[in-house]
Amino acid sequence: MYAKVIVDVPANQTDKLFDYLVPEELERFISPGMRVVVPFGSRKIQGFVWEITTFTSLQKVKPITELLDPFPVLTPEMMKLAEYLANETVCFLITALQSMIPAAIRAKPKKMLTLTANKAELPPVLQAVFGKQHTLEWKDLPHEKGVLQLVKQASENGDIDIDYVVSDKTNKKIVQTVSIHPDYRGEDVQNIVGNKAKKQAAVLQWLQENAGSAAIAVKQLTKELHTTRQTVLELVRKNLLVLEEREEYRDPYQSRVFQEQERPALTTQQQHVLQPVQQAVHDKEHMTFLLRGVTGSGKTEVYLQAIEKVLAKGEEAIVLVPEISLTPQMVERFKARFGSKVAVLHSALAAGEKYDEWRKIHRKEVQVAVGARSAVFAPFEHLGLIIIDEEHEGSYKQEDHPKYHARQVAIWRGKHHNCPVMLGSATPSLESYARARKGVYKLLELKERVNNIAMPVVNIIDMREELKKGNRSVFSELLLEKLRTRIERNEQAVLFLNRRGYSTFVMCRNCGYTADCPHCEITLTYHHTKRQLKCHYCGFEEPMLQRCPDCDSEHIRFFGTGTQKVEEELTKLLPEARVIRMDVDTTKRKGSHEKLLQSFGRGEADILLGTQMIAKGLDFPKITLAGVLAADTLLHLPDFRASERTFQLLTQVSGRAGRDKLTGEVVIQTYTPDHYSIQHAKTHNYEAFTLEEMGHRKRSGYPPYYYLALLTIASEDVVQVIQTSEKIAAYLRQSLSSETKVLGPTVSPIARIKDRYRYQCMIKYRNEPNLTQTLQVVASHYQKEIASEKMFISIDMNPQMFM
DNA sequence: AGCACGCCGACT
DNA sequence: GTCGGCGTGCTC
Repeated sequence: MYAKVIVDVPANQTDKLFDYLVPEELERFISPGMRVVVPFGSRKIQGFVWEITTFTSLQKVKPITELLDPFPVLTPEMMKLAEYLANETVCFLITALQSMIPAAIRAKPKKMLTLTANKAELPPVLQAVFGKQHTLEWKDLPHEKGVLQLVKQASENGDIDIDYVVSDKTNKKIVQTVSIHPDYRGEDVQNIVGNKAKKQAAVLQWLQENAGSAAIAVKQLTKELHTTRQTVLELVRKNLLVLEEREEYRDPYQSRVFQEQERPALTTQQQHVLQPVQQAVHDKEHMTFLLRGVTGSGKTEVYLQAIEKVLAKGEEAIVLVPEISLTPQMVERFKARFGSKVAVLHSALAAGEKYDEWRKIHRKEVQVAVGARSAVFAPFEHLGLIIIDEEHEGSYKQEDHPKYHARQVAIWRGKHHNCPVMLGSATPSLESYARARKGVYKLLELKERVNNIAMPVVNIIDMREELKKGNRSVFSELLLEKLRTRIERNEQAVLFLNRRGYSTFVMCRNCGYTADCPHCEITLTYHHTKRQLKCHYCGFEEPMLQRCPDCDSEHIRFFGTGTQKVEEELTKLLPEARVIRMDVDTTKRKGSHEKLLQSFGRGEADILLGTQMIAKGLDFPKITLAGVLAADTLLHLPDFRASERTFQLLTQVSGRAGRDKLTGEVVIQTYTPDHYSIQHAKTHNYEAFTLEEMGHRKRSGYPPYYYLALLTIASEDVVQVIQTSEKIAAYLRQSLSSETKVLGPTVSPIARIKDRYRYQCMIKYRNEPNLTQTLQVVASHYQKEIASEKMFISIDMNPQMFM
């Protein structure tokens, strides 16, 4: 019997199945989807069993070293999905697999040295190296010369063993429990345990009275009855109790109490959109719904009730939300409705916690998974529904390999399970909306806010006019005045500052010199806390310049506006305002995000100032004003989705205001007030925006009219990059159909990162069934250069970012 | 990715 | 003369 194994080595040359002999004693247990340890060259590594066969075409096959799982960690569906992903996104199969399962499951091989001889016989240097230990990890050996030599010699003498250990570090928390033995009929305790064993009698009696047939943790028992483990174990030996081991989960929400939430009645329009989804759930029919519901229209309640239907059928559901809006507010709603049936997966969890949540799903102990992008891989086997909230969000696309989009995976799984997929958003992506209009997705709409609350009034402020009036602050007069009235009326405001593209850069006012990263073609960002200049791409840091390196002028300043600077200005202009600032700096610590929001919710501040992270999901009744300080910063990025992103963001931010009885107002400050994305945001007119944007996309040949693939080639050698990119472009032009456009090579928007020059080719296509295959050929053609790190080729199908 | 094998410079 | 530098090729 042989096993075909995918080894945990992400490289082009190892991206295939390796045959291993299954040792006889494992034959009964082994099956596809299990993890194994296998010898690979001179080392031992982890792998996944892909197939079991009775045939191999190879002469020599090594045996499997160890079987790591009693049950497969991969379902057959996940294995198929991994193959699909590897193929679609052009990545290694093992890379796809790794992003589908929790990191804790991945055992890293360790090279270990074990002392076999008497320590005194070892050379003194090695004695010192080992110290009191008998084992030592290879990588912990001191880097002094000669040590390696001695180790090698000792190994040859047989004084120390060198071996690879692939330990399963899935540190499950195991709890021992006891319960009354089923054969014990409650006979007189004293008769059995004897008169002397008072404690044993007490234990047995306590269990009879308090536990019945339930299992009680040994630890709890010994604490309760002031006794020791031995007493309890003695009863086990006498067959009066049964000892069992139970896994305990580290529940990150353990200490939290979730209030039972009453199920609100649906509005007529909510019922209208819910009905077809429930129907599809009932019929087990795969369909993709696009739910477009204006902010505050009660999409979440529709999700919740659709899931109720799924659970009633005994099936399971996945809910994806953007990481950023995976706030306690959101989690709370799901926990409140479905209680312990929910597993929550997000990046803030520790590896062990993540693994525990994942295992709850794997072992069918929960029926609902709520989480960010990777939760789409939740290993359910009876999926009844997948929901993607805020489906237009760019974070659903993974930026490193495998470069998949959660939507694409959700639809694949929907087809596999014959279940519906529901995409929800106030501002669906153009791609999804176009598909809905073509009838590929079914469009559902919620056009009114719950309780008929009016959409907020949007004021557009032309900041050029402000400047003409002599107002040089980041706040327009109107915004300032409106902020003042909120404070007077004891209402709240959110201020949104889009940091990206507008962060603080340093410029000399005398000669125009800008501080750039010496390794990347990008300006350095000024960090006030450390008084340092920092590169966001490679991490390069240097102290803030005091004089211009070019002209020696002292007039070197930082420009642009960060949240810190805005906060300072705000406290100057409105000293009475209580401000909470939320950005990467203030939310770095675990749980601080939550704390700040709770504090704001309790009304401990008047103004919430922040970046992207406050644009979503905030739902506080006292917010009646939303301000956008610089609406056009996103517009100027070299990205065809710039207008779409701007519109989405403005709509999203506007949605924060006036969600309860009080009417909301929005102030948008901009230097390009006439831009259509800003104008349509003002009137909350998604259709009009879409229509106009579609025209642009059609003319310039972008999605949804064309599919895109982006190839980035990078190297420290400029000549090599240019030559290679040109060769690749020529090859693509020749191998792809004539309707497909290959653009470039051109310099990447960020021309250099970490000293590597970057060029890119863009492929625009409509129908190109062999594209991924062609790209795979390109990648493997340059595998040598890529392996030796001389060159770097990245392939991104349907890119979301172009940097 | 590692690791062995193999071929050239600076050291006891 | 050898130790060790990293280029090359393989791993069932």
